Amino acid sequence: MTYDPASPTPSEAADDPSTKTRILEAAGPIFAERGFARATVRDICRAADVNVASIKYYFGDKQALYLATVQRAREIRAERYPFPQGNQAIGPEERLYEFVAALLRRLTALQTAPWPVQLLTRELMQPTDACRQLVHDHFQPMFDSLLRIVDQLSPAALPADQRLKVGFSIIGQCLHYRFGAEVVSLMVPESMRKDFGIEQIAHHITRFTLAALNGISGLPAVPKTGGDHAGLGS
Amino acid sequence: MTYDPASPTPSEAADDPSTKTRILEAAGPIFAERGFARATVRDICRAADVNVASIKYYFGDKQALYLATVQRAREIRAERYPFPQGNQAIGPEERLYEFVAALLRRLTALQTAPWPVQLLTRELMQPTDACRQLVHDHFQPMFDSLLRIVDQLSPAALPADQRLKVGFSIIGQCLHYRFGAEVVSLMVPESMRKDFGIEQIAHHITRFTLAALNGISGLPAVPKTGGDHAGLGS
DNA sequence: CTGTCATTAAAACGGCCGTTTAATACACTG
DNA sequence: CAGTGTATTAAACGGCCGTTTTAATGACAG
Repeated sequence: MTYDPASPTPSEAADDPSTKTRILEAAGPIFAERGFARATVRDICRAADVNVASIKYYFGDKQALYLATVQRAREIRAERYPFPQGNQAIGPEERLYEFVAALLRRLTALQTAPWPVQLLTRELMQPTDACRQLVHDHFQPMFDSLLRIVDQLSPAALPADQRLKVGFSIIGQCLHYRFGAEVVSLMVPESMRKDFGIEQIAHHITRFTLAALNGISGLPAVPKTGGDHAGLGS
Repeated sequence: MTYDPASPTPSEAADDPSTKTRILEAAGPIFAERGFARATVRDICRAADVNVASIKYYFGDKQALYLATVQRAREIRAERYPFPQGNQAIGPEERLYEFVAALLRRLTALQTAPWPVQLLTRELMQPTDACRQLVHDHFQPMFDSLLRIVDQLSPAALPADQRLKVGFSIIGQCLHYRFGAEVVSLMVPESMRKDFGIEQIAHHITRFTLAALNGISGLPAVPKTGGDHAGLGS
């Protein structure tokens, strides 16, 4: 209502912990851990050691603070991992393995990961409002680099749609170990837990994918039949 | 505090819409759509056309009502799909295709699906408290039937851990089209949308998996190399 | 000093939440 | 009829939320 102090920011990212940057740094982990709805401004302000009114003063409201936090997470990630171009000196098989292992590492380390990863991943799964484009900009380059690896691994050039589907098949295998983690841990018996380290899983996914890529072009079509007797639930 | 009316249930699942069953039926879709935290007892009671105090009277509190709702979802699913044993008359390739297609159908239809599927799937991804065992009991038979299909498709018997990993690879590919749906739709260009129907996706996953199973036993190990230059975010 | 003006602080506002109370309506029994 | 236990209701309770008001603080220019 009065003068709008949401944008002035005398020292944007100064080296001294100004109130605004303290709020931003405290909001990151809290939003990342609990999501937008379950994170409270009181908790954020307590962590930042500022008054609750400061959020209105500097950002307007909780939603605007969240957008600023996501934006800051994006910047931090961008400068830390400028370009995941992939090592051109090694073969595509090893590049695929490295890609899979790196993705698995980041996915399984999310609980203890630095908050920007966590926050961006949360946005990735449940995009909120205008953040969708932001998330998309981050996921696309990573997916493109994966598709380039797939191109080099395919005996023959794949149709465009199949190329995408192969990429999704790889990503899907990796994601399942993160988002189906609860179920996976229930289904892997204790004695077999040692075989499900990140390296072993990455090894399996790589082999599985390489074998699929080698054989995918020469297989007969699978006939369609009706039926609905399998799926989720009993 | 007074006499405990949480369990008496004069007419448990009677044909007349008693208050308790009305609450249970109203709670199902609301919990399924919004989850436990964001669903409110006031909304449930408004939908059931009962007083808010009825929840305390019949179930004790919101948490107990939720447990009863999940339990009821389980019962409904169990009697509708008694045993997804799989058609033994057709070959394992077709059974795999049917399994994949059925799973995809249920996953992608979740938004408009009957509420029990939705609620159980929500529990599957984010198990709450004591429901874990419940979910596990539902997911396990479905996963076992998948593994039996895998057994019949494998040229040679797989090591136990690899057998599980293959199962997870298949499930993971399917799940990605549900839980990465936002990202998938952003990456598939408009002109290619027609190639991403459920049947086509199921066709791809089936072919991909069959090719992988055929080639997985004879491939050399993939060397491990360090490196972290690929993964989520840019 | 005096008067701005950006900043911080304490306290309250209004709203929604799950839960509880206290009173009522309604059967059915003796 | 009174008595008893069940079922239902309106209203309130206490708590946490995001937000807002109001006032105090402190730096700095004139």
